[in-house]
Amino acid sequence: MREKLEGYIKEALKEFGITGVDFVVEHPGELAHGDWATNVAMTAYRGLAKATNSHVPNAEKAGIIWAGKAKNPRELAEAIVAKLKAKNYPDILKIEPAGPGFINFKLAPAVFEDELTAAISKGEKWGWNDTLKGKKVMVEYTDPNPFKEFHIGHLMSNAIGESISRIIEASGAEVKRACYQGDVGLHVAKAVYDIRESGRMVTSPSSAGKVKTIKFLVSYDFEAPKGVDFKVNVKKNYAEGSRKYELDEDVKQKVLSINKLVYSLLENGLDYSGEEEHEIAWIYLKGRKRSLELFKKIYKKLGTKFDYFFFESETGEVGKKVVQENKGKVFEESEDALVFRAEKYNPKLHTRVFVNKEGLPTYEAKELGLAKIKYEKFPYDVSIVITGNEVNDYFQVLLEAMRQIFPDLAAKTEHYSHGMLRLPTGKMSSRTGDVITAMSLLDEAKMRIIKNVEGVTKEVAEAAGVAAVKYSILRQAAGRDIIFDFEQSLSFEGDSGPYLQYTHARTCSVLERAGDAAVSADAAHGDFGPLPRLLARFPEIVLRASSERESHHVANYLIDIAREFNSFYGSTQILDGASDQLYKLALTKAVGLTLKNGLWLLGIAAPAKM
RNA sequence: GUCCCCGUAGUUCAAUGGAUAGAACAAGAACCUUCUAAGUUCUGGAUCCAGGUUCGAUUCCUGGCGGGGGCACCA
Repeated sequence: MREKLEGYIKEALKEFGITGVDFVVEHPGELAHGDWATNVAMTAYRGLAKATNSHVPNAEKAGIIWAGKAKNPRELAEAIVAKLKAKNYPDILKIEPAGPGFINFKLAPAVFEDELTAAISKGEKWGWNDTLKGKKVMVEYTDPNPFKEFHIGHLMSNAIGESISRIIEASGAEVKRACYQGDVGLHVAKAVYDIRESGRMVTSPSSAGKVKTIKFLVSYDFEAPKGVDFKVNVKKNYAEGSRKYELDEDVKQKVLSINKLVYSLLENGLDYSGEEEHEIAWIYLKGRKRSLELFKKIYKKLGTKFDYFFFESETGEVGKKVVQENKGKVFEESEDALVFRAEKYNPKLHTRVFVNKEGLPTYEAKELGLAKIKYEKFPYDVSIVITGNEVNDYFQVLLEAMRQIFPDLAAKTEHYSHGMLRLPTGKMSSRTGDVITAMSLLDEAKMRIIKNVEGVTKEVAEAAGVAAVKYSILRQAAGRDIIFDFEQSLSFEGDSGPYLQYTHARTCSVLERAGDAAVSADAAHGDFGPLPRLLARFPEIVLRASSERESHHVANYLIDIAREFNSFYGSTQILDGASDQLYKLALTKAVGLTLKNGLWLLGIAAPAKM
């Protein structure tokens, strides 16, 4: 439609002898102004004004016929409107000049009847496009670390990543979801240290357990140390280990040696010689497994299914090798570490260590390894990485290094960061144990709904709770910090996830009562306000969200449409047996579909009953 | 010190350089013997400061002020 209007306008300009004017055709800010608007009169006027004020000898002759006539953009707009009106375009109902010189177009009802018909017949594909057809896209998100809490920051990454994945799928791409988990590193060592110190339990030698773990690490049962086991408490171990690490120099040394030991155990296939090593290996495997099982539960609750899990224990090795191979070329030795001097390539960047003086790969080297492993598993056209914005600057350095080593991969990598999740009281920190876990938040959301909504089932409360939390994350542009206010984020009224779900359930309820009654997009019987016009915009919204990788466009649009429908619902009886009932049912059905598909794009369930 | 991000109603968020800057929450007043009141309707309230570019700036540029993050072996 936009192209069509642009064509009409160009044609009109041509009749005035004007070409080469830049203008846009867009949706006006308010629906009341019309369906489309253009600023052509304002931009053309500027061109004319410049032409007459400068040294064009004869503007009249140059074909700029208004040079002496039009006093302002508004008059120019009126002249263009007159030309357009004379054409009697069948798909345009009304054209009028407005404001300082806009031209507003109101489209004919038939256009929206067609859209309505299309929406209903497309069903689950309503709103989808194929701009990314044939593209392979990998999206990495959530990235929790074993031995640490899965907190609301991970929840944010998950909500955003899942939604981006779906939005890109809706553009026709083949999407693989990836989760990258830090199962080695200092945080692990700190937790393992604390488990060994505080979680020791004496057991009878015969009751020694076994851990069967992720097969790439060990493909065999791993025997517990005889006569002893260790209690794992993910909530406490890391925080405790961290606290002692900072206070006590001996603990610090101990943790560092555990860190090294874990790396070397992994490198040598969990081969150990002494009792201490055995214990550490055991604690490591047990704790890792415990964390991963918990994560799995959370993913299920949230509706994410990952295609790939990557671990730092594998990327570290690959990354370290990559760095060493490029030593002297891209990386240089400095104070026993291998560093990348990014400022040589871009003065805004800084030097970062890729392999530390212990010979262990840092985050940056691991990330290089990860890119390589990802591409080997799934040769992507685009690799999207979603992280918190505290790593923004590292990521820039990393991308610069990647450009030197894997230029093709670097070109395919897009990094999006979400803001930090801040509590009204300040920053959350898992080092001090001051965190809100994803589980506790989701449970709290569910409880509030059960307490406040009469007769709600557990399943619905669960779905609405997840919706409330996810929506509160997706409603705003990613990248900015989110001030996490409990009341606001768990709200189930107004601008909220459950509000959308409720509206969807409402449409289902009406349609169910109508039975198998046919629907009809024939609007001959009246005007139902902005609803049909708003509905027609859904595909554009999805497209924009997809190209900008921004879910909040969808979220905001859904609120608009839900509000509009609820308003319609409140003022109009749908099932009244009148002649326009079929059309009202068509609207209801299309709204229901739009909400359902839109909620899917946000990764939020749409129950038929609430 | 330096680099990056951000500053919009009391609060949490919107607004491809455009029209009267939109919502929601919170406050007040209505509406369930009609399809789900997790709803609807009505009422007040905002662009950090100073310049600049532009027909037009919340948006772009410069300089302040304020907040957050990064700046070598944590992620």
